[in-house]
Amino acid sequence: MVKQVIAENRKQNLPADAKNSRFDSDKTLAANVMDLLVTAIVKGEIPPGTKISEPELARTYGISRGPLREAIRRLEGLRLVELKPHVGARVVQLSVKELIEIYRVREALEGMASRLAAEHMSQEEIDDLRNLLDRHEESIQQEDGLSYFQKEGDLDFHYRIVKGSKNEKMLELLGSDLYHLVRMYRYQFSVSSSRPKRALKEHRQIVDAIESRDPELAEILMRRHISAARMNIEQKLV
Amino acid sequence: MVKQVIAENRKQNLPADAKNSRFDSDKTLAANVMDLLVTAIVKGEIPPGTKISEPELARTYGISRGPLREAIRRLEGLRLVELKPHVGARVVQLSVKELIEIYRVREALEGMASRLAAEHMSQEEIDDLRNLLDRHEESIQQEDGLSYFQKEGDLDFHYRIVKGSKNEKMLELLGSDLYHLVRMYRYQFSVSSSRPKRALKEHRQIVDAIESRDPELAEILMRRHISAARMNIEQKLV
DNA sequence: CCACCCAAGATTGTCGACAATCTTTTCAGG
DNA sequence: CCTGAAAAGATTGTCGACAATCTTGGGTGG
Repeated sequence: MVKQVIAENRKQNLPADAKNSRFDSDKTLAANVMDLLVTAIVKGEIPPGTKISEPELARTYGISRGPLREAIRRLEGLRLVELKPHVGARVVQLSVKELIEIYRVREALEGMASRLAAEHMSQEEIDDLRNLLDRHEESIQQEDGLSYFQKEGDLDFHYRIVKGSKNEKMLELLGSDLYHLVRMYRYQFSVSSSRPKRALKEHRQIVDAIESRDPELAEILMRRHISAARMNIEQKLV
Repeated sequence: MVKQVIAENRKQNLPADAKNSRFDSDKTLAANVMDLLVTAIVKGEIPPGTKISEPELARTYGISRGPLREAIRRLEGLRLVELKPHVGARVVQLSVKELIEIYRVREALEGMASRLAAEHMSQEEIDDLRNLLDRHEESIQQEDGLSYFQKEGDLDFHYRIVKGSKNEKMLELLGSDLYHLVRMYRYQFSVSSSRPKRALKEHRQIVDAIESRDPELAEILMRRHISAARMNIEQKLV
């Protein structure tokens, strides 16, 4: 039985003009608004540091403050907003320091994920992963695809590795706590080229290690890969 | 400026008989109830798998359903309850598989934390840590202290290492997502002796590595330490 | 002119009631 | 007796109103 309880976000193209747009029924209002808010925050439509006004948002989305407050409490769990009692919610402001901290966490977690993936990933998943990388290569050669690869495609790769680890807890932590923030950061600073060709090459090496069922190497390569990305950021932004 | 935004839980001794007990004012009702629920769930007073009835809990704590629902939404963020739309909340049921997954995550994260602690922990923190271990040794020699060491003292040690890493993100992830579950598990299965003397010795080795400012060794030792604990669990419970 | 205090306005926190959905019970038919 | 559907009951989801707290603006005194 396929029971994937991971909160994916398939979103329609109705980001800001949500005045009259109706919600997905059979989902709760709070859940709908939460999804809208997540993408709005991640894409920067609600800029970092913004105060979240309950009455205003309630009007905007055409709902009452009850479900909205529940949505905000969940956003707090995702670390997308910070909540102060009797004051209100504020969209988190990513500092470079925090971003670097996140990359340390990713280095540790995804290194382990890569190790586990080398043990547990199915051959089919590995083949799919190779296909994904081929598509990334195409994207990179076209100029316009570069932005996609930077913003979302790269995380696709990492997400699949984590999924391949077959460790649900890891998927929860990375998927719901960290990747949102990483995406948010990329939209903010539009951290263009972290040398896409180089990254792609490293991705291929990682897949090779996984296919060779070499957990040790897979972990080392992933850690180097993320560590390089971190140092790239440190160099550029500090 | 000391700005610790981590949710600690200092709780009074009024766990179950909360009928008339008044809450800490200057904190929001939802926050108070959330704290009560966290400890109640972690300590097993609300057993795993229990359906959380909003009307019942609202009566129990003498509040309305609004703040209660917000508290429950936060508990979901802590992975202490699972929420199904239109059905309700249920206290999570820890499987051995999940517990082992958590230990994999801890191995990765705390390994990194230990590495960073070797770089950033102050000498004063290291001294305090040694004092803590001395007290643990006393606890172990007395028979009755053993349970404390098992249940909370061990996590004290790990918590301090993570704090010593000076990585807030790591502290958030481990402190608010994972440690609650680990504690919950320990109360449930009362996983008595994982060889406390052995564990203490390993703790001392880790502190030695940190004091020697040897990040590489600190990480390896911590990973071994947690890995050994995981294997101990696998051996006993599978 | 500045600092401080106080009132007015706005926002967050809490409540009780109603609507929508799920669960349980009842009962008819096979 | 078992199966299935429909009604009754209970629970979750949503709303609008009121209370408590914070913020803003104005005024007073130094």
